[in-house]
Amino acid sequence: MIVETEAYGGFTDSASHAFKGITKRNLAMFGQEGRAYIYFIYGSHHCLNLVTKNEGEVGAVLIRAIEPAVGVDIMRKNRNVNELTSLTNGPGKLCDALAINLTLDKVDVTLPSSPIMISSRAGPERKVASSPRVGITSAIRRKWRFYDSDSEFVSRARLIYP
DNA sequence: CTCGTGATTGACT
DNA sequence: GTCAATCACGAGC
Repeated sequence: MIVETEAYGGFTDSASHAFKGITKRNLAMFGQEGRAYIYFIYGSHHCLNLVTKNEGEVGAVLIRAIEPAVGVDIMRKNRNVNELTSLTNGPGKLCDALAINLTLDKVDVTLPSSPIMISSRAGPERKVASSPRVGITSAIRRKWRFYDSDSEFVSRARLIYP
């Protein structure tokens, strides 16, 4: 279950990978909505985004943390970590746990036949808090990080308010 | 618990 | 050459 996300825009969002235009790496962001945008960062980590805009508009949502539900044993093996609350509480961690890499860039996440599928989920209402996005140096006034404030599975990234 | 630092690759100046 | 939408680990409190 997704418990933490960040929104990224296009040419008007200086923190977005799309801000400076199309490159081979960020091409998926300019493509079809409902696809994955996966990138490799800091020499050793992958991050998963969902493309959310179409037809001239550009936008994506970074998946920053999930709550493990099924396949916990596999995720523990992939991460070599036992502690449940630190298994998927970060964008790089969850990609490692779910074995997500660049070969899955641009896959359709709306199809059951896809290697990645994301769907809505029945359940109680959640409290959603917002804050500045993590790890960026511009557009820090925008509070475009959204997370379940009651979840134990959100990332523990340090946040600096102006 | 918080803080500082090294790892490691690809995209861009 | 610089830097990045990060993580693990160790020191110190």
